[in-house]
Amino acid sequence: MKADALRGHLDALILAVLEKEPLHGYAIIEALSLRSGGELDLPTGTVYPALRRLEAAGHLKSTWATAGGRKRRTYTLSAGGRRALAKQRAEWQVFSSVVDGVLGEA
Amino acid sequence: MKADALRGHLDALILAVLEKEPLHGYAIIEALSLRSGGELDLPTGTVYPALRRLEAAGHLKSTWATAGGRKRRTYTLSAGGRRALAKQRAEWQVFSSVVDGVLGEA
DNA sequence: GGCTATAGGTAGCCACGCTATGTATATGAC
DNA sequence: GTCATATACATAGCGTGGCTACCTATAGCC
Repeated sequence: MKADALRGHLDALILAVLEKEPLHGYAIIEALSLRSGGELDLPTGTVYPALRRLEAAGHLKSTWATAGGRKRRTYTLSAGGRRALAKQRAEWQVFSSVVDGVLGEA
Repeated sequence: MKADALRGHLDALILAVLEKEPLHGYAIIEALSLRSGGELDLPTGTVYPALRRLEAAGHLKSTWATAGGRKRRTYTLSAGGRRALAKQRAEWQVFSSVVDGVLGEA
């Protein structure tokens, strides 16, 4: 998969995996890999800054915890985050059907 | 639609509209608008540089023509361009099903 | 000691879509 | 006759965000 295919779509993916349950950064990377059948193997340099951005935008809240001697920052979806997720899901629908439509006319 | 949702997908769209027939730049913009139901209204500052890149990459060939006093640069899909299109269609399938998969688990 | 997995982070690169701006011709309204 | 609009091409420069590369630290196993 080309590198910047993800541009503008990563936020939606992160919000989506946090929809059911709060997760810490490392677990988010694993969840994305799992849910994508191994297709998504995102580097920490991609995900951590994205989480910071999403928190700064008010879509996520984070709290520190310690588990097994290791520190974890756990991210929780805020109300605004849920709204943003709904909006981005709708935008994805539009976008993907546009691309399908253009590519599909063989 | 968010600005850089298109990142990494524009090339495939352009190659796709040139699959059936050669078109000049302005006509490509109109074809994309038409095929997307008006959803895509790309500025020339997006499309013309993209066409140059695609030509430089060997995916397109261009020839000048004059129609009604106006100069047109008409772009034709090369053999390499057809291969690139096929590849990018496949990549889009993977990408879109990955995103659908992650977003779809409500 | 050394390796892997787990867990967090930042600095800086760079590709590329977009804004803004410029050029030029044809057509029709007024 | 001039103004707006559509047609047609082009480039300079901005901004952004995913990526590479790097750093820190603990736990567990060999």
